[in-house]
Parts: sequence; structure tokens; C-alpha cells
Amino acid sequence: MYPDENVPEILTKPYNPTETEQRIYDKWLASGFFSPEKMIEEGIIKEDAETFTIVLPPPNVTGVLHMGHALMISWQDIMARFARMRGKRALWIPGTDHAAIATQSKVEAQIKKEEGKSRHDLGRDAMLARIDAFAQSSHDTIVSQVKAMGASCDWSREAFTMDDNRNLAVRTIFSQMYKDGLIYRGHRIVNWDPKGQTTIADDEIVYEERKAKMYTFKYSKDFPISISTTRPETKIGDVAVAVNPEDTRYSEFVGREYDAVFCGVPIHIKIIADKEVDKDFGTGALGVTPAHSMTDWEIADRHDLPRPQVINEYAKMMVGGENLLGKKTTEAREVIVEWLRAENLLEKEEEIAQNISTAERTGGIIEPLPKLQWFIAVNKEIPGRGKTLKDIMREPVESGAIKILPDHFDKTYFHWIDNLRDWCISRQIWYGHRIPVWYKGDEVYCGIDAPIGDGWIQDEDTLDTWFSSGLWTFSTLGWPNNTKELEIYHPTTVIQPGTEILFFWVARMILMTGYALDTIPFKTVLLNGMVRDSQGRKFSKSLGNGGDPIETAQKYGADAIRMYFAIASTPGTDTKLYEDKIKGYKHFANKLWNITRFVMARTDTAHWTATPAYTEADQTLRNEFDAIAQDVTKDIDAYRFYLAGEKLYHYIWSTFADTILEGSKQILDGTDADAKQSRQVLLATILRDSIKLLHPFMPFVTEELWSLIPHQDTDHELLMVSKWPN
RNA sequence: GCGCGGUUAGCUCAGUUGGUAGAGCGCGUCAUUGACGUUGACGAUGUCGGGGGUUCAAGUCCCUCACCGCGCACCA
Repeated sequence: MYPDENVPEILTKPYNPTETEQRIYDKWLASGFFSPEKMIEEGIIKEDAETFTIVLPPPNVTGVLHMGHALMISWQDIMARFARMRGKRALWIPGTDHAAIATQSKVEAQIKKEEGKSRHDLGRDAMLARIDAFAQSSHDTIVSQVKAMGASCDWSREAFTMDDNRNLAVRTIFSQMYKDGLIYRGHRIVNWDPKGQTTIADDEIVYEERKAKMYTFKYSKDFPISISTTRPETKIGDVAVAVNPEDTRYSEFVGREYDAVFCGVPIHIKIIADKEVDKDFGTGALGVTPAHSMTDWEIADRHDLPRPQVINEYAKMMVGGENLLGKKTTEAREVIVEWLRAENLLEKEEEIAQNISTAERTGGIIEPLPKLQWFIAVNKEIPGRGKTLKDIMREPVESGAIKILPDHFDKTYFHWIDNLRDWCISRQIWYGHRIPVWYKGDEVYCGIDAPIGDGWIQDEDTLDTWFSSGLWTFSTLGWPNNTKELEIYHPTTVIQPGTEILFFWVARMILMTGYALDTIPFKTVLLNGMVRDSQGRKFSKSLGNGGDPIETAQKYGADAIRMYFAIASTPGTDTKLYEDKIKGYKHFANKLWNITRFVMARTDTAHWTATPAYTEADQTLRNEFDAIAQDVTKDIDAYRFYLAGEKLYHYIWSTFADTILEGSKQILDGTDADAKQSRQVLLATILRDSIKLLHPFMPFVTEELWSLIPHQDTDHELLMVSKWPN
């Protein structure tokens, strides 16, 4: 029986994360060491220490943190704490994202539900005030949750994608791009979301497979060619029938023009030949509707065709007689099909599977419409640079200046760039960065600030949220001001987004940084997959399948969730969440707690501070540990947290506790004084170094234990800034 | 249609450069008033999706097929 005289009272009870974590986080905050400048001031690191910079992918201010955020914070904090302990000038910049359409539609839905009002009932200013209030409260929740996960972010540098500094950055880069001719206003066919009443970018479209009816018919009895469509209501807007140039069935008609009255609407159809037409699809003839189909718009470009619009922003018919005018597209479709039947023009009706385009945020069915919008030209040469924005996006990944992990994602990335069209950046919503363009009569002014003089009216539209997110690595460091911080901390070291925002965000950051600073935003892109429930489903409120990391942290400790995500999740791959496993890591924290209790009970301070002199057997054990430590260091360096975490878990539990510690009992109770002394030092030093190695993964329990064990002079009283072993 | 990923123990997943198949959970047997029951010891379970190839040696490299997931394109 060993008296616990060397053991602090707190260690005699099981480890209690909920009692500990808040206290520890406050201690870290009070130290100021989340700011690298404070570490320099205290002499812990040198001013010229290598930098490690990471920006937090800013969570949307649309509510609360979810498991995906918990994963993201777990990995990033491992990197930040690891870098800090290795003596780097480590900076982790936190922030939140205004998320434009996501936030606005959330608040709109809430107001609609609770007060039955639309945003137009409230008006722009009142609506924006409501959104701001919501965003502020979401922000506060999110920040407290990020802290609860133990994130060692430098809160003094916290940013918001729509605060004053970031707004200045947006206006600055917009006007530069405008002057360079890379941003232009154009009347083009865009993805219109009738539900959200805004345009959206190509990559904001989500395709859903549905069954649809395809109708085959002729415009009129004497029209020579049959066409097929799933959307008969758009055919009022047809101006041509296109066939493949090689299609001999129709070659005699090419060049001819016909007039018809289609469901009461006069139309004029020209027969044209275009290579885009697949002669094996349907009848091999395509009714060309330039205003309501992307490909048809391009065909119209090539053949100089008119582009009459027949469907409006509310997905209702804007031409036709009483039977059509003002009707929803789905109703109009019925009307026209009935008319075709009555006129005996309908030749075939068949069910086909088709991909329908929906808006990512609102779920609205996309209606392609011609509209006057703002675009970024990705294929245009940048004045004085001899390359395009597409080149800027492609080059650093091609050359290896930016490394994507897992590396097979670079193929996906290049594929996306190759298919990229001009980026539509204007949105008809209110919440977001207002486009810095003003109009007066025919005059157009673009600048960082409003033009001088009366009568200027600012563009009503706001910018795609990813426009400001694209500036995140450098706008958070003070750009467009030429700050010292920008010089020191940029390009950042690594960024860690989910695979689903590789295009939305990663590509846009590379574009914006390459354009504005002629450099890269980061050197490594570490992608994480999605966190799903144990059945592989997405977490969602409607499913009620949980997914609240804070609730889970209260139950098992933030350390347990962090260790879980470190080990259970590999780059680029989805992770299913199992509570039992998280529970296992809570047990592990307690195991470490009890290991410390044992070691402290059988050692005294001298063993922790002595210069080690081991017996041969103990030296071997120490060497084994050193090898593990080196491995772990290499693994973290190479972003293999799952390997590092698992090695530590195993070493500490199976090797250190079950083998070394169990084997020590005999030695400690034995009569060989040298062996005993050696073993006591061994236990103390391996434990101390294990606590260090584990700190990036499980910062709370390790910091708490650190405060209880004796230290060497070379170590700091805070584990967070103590020296990494090896 | 093009591309990417996955398929390893009952379940969930590792397996970094090719060198005798691993972990956790679960399961079975046993132990224990001695740091910890949030414990310990021991144990069972695998034609590493199918087929072919390269190699002294393949879960790992190459080809091919199947199924699952995803991205892009098409979507008249």
C-alpha cells in the first residue's frame, strides 16, 4: 500500500472533463499565448522563428456548430498546438462568414413562419437589421462553441467576412478587376432561382434525378420535323430547330424558315445545323429555346438567332393568351400538352429519367433566364500578366506550389477548372457586400468609394458570398493595407476545408490571391470528408439524428471528441460518428489520469527533474519511446493525425500502462536501489513526454495534468507553450 | 458518357516506401479489496470484392470485371 502523499487530491477522483475544460481554456486565454506576439514578448520564441499560419474556414453565421466543425477544429488545433510547441511562430486566425444567401434565406423563412411576412413587407433596411441581429447572435454562439472545443485561435485577430476591413478588401479588389476588364456586366443566360429570387453560380446547383415525361410533337401540321422536349411550355420561345450537320434525314430542310401558330402564339422557326445536336437523341432534332436553355443560348450565339423570353422571374408565363399568360410553368405545360393532343400534333409521350437543377440553398428549381448580371471573366488575359484567371488557378497546383491532400483530388480540381465558365457574382439578395458600382443616367462608375456628386444610384445587387471568402487568407491579415502581418504570415501554411467546398472556396482563394497578390494563399490544402451519423446519413434537424458537438462534449469531454476525429477520420473521406468510440476516448483520458496518479504516488519531485541515468533495460524502454515520439512527430508533420493518434493511444495504454507500469511494481517494491531509481526516473520522464505528445490531441486533460506534475527548468508552467520532446 | 474513391475480422475502420494480416468495439474464458471496474490477462474469428498479370515476395504495383459512393458532363 502506497500512501498518496505525493498525489494531489484531485487525482484521487476520476477525471472530470466538464469541471476542467472551461477552467483550462480561461487559463490559456489569460496567458495571451494564442497570440504569437505574446510568446515573442515573453521570450518563449524568437521573432524570426519560422511561421505557421492557418486561417479557420469561417463557420456560417446561420446557427450553431455541427460535427463537421468539430472535426475541422480538432485537426486544425492539432496542427496549431504542434507548431507552437515546436517553437514556431504559430498563428491561427478565427472568424465567421456572413454566408449571404444561406443566412438571408434562413431569417426570411423564420420571419415568414413566425410573422407571416416577406422581406418585401419589411423593406431592405428593416430586413437587414433583422439579419444582422440574427447573425450577431449566431456569431456569439459559434464563438463560444469553438472555444469549448479547445481551439487555440488568436481571438484578437477575429474577423468577419462582412466587417469593415473585409468590406474594404472586397471593394478594392472589385474595382481593380473592373478596371482590368475582368469584371463585366453582361446580358446573359443565368441560373435563376425563382424561390430565392436570385441568380446563383453554376456550382451552387445541385442535380436531382427525377422522372419526367418527354413529349414528341410537331409545332404545326405542315412543319416537316418532329422534336422532343420535357418542357413543352418553353417551346413558345423557340426560334429554330437544330439538327446535326451530318444527319442526312434532315439536310434538305437546313436553311429553310417556317411560320407557325403554337398554342395561339405565332412563332418563326429556322432550320439550322449545329454540331451540338446529338442525332441519336429523340428525333435527332432540337427545338432551340435560346432564352430558357443554356445550350440553346450558345446555339443562338453561333447562329445569330433572336432570344425571346417567355418565362419570367416567378417561373410564370409572360406571353400567350388567357390560357397561358400568368400561369405557372407546370400549369402551362398541361395546357400546351392538351392543345397538342387536341390538334393531333402529339406523336409520343414517354417517361424518362432526368437530372433536374435545384438551388443548393433554397431547393428551388432553377429556371435558366437571360438577365443583366455581373461576371468574372475567367478566360480573359489579365492586363500585363500574360495569363488568365484560369491559369492562375491551375498553375500553382500543377507546379506543386500548392499541394492538395489527398492528392488524387487535384484531378477533380483540374477537371473543374477545365469546365469552368465565367463566374456570375451578382445576387439579387440584400444581405451581402453591395456591388461598388454606381449609375447616373448612362454613366457607370466603379470605385472603392461612392462617386462625388448628386444623382448617383448604387447597384442594388450584392456579391456572391464566395467572393469575399476568396480573400480570406489575406483580408484577415489586413490587405489592402500593406501590413507587416501580411508580410510575416502570408502565404499561410495550410488550409483545411471540406471536400465539398474545394471549388467554391479553395479555387476562389487561389484565384483572388493570385490576382491581388501574385502569390498563393496557402501551401497545403488538407481536405476533410463529411461527418455523418452511424447509418451514413447527413445530420439534419428534420431527421433528429443528433450531431451537436457541444452536447457530446459535455457528456464525454471535448478531448474525447477531438481524439475521436483525429483517429477515426482520414483526409478526404467521410466519417461515420459512433458515440461508443468517443466514450472510449473518455476512458482513455481517465486512464492517463490514473497513470499519472500511480506514477506520482511512487516517485518524488527529484525523479522528474533528475538527469536520467538508466539501467540498460530501462534505456531500451526509453529508446523505444523515443522512436515512437519521432514517428508521431513525423506523422503529424505529414498530416497523418490518424496514425499519430493511434500510435499514442496504443503506446500509452498497452505499452506504458499495461507493460512498463505493471512491470514496474516488482522493481519499485524490490531491493535493487539502482534499478528502482532508474525506473522511477523512467516512469516520470516517459509520462511527462507522453503528456506533451498527446497535448495537441487532448489539450485539456494534458494541460490539467501538467499543472500537477513537477517540471524541469526548461519547461514552461503552461504545457501549451512547453517544448515538444525531440 | 468521362473521371475519382471505396470493397480488409460480426460492426467501424487503419495498414505511410511490396517483406510472416492490425486496432477499437463486440464476443468467449479467467483474474482482481493494492493507480484506474472508465480494470487486467488470455483467446476465437479474415480465400484482404472476383479473375488475370508483374515479382523471390502483392492487401499494397499493373490489367480486367462486379457492386457501392461521389464529382463533372449530358439532361431536346
